[in-house]
Amino acid sequence: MNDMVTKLSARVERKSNKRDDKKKQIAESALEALKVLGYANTSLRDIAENSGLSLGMLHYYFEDKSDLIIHCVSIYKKEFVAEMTAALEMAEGRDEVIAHFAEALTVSIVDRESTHRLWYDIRNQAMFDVSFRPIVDELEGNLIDIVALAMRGAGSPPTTSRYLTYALLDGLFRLIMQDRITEKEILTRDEVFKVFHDLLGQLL
Amino acid sequence: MNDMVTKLSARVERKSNKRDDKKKQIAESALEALKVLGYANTSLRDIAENSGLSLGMLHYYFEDKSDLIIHCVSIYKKEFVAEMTAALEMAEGRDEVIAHFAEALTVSIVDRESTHRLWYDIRNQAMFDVSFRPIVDELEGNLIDIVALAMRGAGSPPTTSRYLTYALLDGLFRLIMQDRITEKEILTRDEVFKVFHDLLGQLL
Amino acid sequence: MNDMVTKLSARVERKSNKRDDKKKQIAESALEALKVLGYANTSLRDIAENSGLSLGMLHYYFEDKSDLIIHCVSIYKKEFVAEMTAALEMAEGRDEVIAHFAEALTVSIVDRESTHRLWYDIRNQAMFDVSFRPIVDELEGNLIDIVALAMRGAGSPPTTSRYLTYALLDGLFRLIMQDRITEKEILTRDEVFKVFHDLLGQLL
Amino acid sequence: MNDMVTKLSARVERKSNKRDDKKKQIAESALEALKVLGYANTSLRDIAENSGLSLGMLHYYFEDKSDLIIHCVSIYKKEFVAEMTAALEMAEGRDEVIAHFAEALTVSIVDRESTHRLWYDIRNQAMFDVSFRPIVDELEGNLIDIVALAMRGAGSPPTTSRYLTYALLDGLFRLIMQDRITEKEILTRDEVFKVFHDLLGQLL
DNA sequence: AATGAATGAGCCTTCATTCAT
DNA sequence: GATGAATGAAGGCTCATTCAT
Repeated sequence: MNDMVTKLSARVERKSNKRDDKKKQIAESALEALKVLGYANTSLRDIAENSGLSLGMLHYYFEDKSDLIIHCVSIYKKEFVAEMTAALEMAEGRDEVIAHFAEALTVSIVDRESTHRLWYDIRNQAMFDVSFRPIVDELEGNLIDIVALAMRGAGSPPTTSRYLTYALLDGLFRLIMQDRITEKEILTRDEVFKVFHDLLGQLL
Repeated sequence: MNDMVTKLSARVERKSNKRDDKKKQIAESALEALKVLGYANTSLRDIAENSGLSLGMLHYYFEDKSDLIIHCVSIYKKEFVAEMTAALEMAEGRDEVIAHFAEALTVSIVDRESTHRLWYDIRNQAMFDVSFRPIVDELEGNLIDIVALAMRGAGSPPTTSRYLTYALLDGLFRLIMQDRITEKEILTRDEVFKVFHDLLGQLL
Repeated sequence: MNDMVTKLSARVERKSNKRDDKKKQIAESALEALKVLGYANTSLRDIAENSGLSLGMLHYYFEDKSDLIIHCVSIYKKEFVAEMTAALEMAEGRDEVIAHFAEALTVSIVDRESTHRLWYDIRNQAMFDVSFRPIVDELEGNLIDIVALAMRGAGSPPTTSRYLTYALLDGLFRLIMQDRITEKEILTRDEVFKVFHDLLGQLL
Repeated sequence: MNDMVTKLSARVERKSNKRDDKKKQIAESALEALKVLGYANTSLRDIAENSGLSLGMLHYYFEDKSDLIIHCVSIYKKEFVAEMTAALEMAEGRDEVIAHFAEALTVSIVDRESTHRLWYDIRNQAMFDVSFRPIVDELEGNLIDIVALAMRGAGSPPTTSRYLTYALLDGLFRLIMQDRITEKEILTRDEVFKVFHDLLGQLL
């Protein structure tokens, strides 16, 4: 009897895992469309068409549009967090930590500006739509953790606020992204690196 | 004859002024609804209902939804700019400039968080909808000018970048607003002042 | 007492005439806009703007949009009828009647294609909207009278049906106009004259 | 592998056919409403209600209102062309061609006056709205082809213009329809036949 | 007499969501 | 599991008409 229960719950779990895998796979496809079109300007039909998914499938696997978007953003941000963490963990000593972090931020903003735009779009939504707040809080918590990791790595004085440091870094990151998106005042790759490097030198 | 021309043009101007006044009045009403609901979640019907205006009137005075929103944001931001400018112009010497600026920012963020939320919402829209870019560029230019004014007043070294200073200040301002809106980690009025004051001390 | 009645009715009539004159004047202005834009595609606001009239005035003098349009078409068609009648009355003998009629039709279609388009547009409306039928009937009666006048002038045999003759002539006239409007297969002025001349030679 | 490709393309084709069938079915329903109300006076809501279709469905199958109307008119006119062609192809010799053609025109105008009214309505629209011109040109081309077919069948002299013949025939056809619609001067079925028969005798 | 501000019903269209297959 | 046909509420916008001045 116990055995059967075990088997059953194992099967349920397997099924659940399979379903989660599928959800992740769909979300990854959907992400491609979302990055380009943005949250408010993308209908589920757009996502389905641009991702080779069927409209029904999106609703079969996801509760509603919010649910899908949350999964998509979640995937994206986890990648970003992983990249930053990897860059920071490879660094030894304050100078290297600052250099690696600046480099990682630069690469990310230059290569994937429209992906970051989506993050800022969702974070903005969360200010009006409470259903986005849990995921935004969670992801923003991860981002602050990265800043804390960098601070530790760089030997920042314990008086430095991670909250403040994150806020400033984010302000700069966002503005650079915006200027790239709107093609207003595009810094070269080297200039972006320099401005991050200098700022991190002061902040950490 | 000259008299008639003068009278005529006077009447045209009066009419035009009257129309502009009405536009401003409508925009102010509309602003109330927009502040609460946000751009994407506010239909013209919502605005009409919440403002006691008829749907047709909105289109009688404004080309389309964009046009109305742009007027609304414009009004709001001009007020903000005027307040900051007034605060800065009344200050003498570095310490006063910093104190006044910090105070003005604090008052504004504490008293009108949802108005600022709308600004961030529109700025976000502009990343996807080019029709918002001119107004966002213009207003953001005004904000940078304020920062520059503060820098001059505080006697900042000429090497300091107004672009960077604005970015960092905006990052902090935005995060504080977000935390107030989402009721996550609300700093007291005094704490907000202190964090602005400290930051300005470093930046300017 | 009788005198007073006479005076009163005279004043009423004078007033009424004045009003009719004004109506005619407005309708003539409005016609200019209508010719270009067509019935269904023209709002009263369009007419007001393009004719230098105020929106309120249109409704002050005319019951509704139908009423205005009816007046406009009426004016136009009376001009057309007058032109054709003049041309026919100046002609003596069968050959001249045919030549003058063909010439008059040619001039009208070449110079004022968009005016005729409006007539066909209204006649078309009348098939669905009964309020246009009286005026269309009346005007079409005038057109048939012209055909009859030409037939008399040309000494057509009494067996010839004016109804049929009008139908055929109108079919050709309309097709030529259509091809001019749609820029499909534009006959030269001389070709238009020839085809009318030949047809009239057969029909009358 | 080849098999799979075949199967796949077969399925795609079947699906496409099914969609086309549905479009045709919807268009036929819509036609019923359009015939009665006319183009400008028929909203998509009217069509949906009168046809038992949902509003969304109309847009699911057709790009926009134009697209739907074009399908409707297209269907109708193809039927008309098919009928005329069938009548003409069954006829041998000049007299039979004329008799069959006159009969077919008579039947069509008497039984389906309101369908023809719609054709004239759309043709009229095309004078103002260029988006209707391609379909109107195409269908009018078909009508001229029918006239040409009749001319060949009747052994008309090669000097006779199909363009002119079409114009005259259309003029008469339209006027008869108009008089039936407006209930002004309704010819009996036999009189309609006679007038067509006589005219064709002269024209062909 | 004349104006144009104001109204609100109605139009076309979009879209998340449901459901039969 | 997967599909896409079908729904209908809601959105931006137009326009004839009314009415206060």
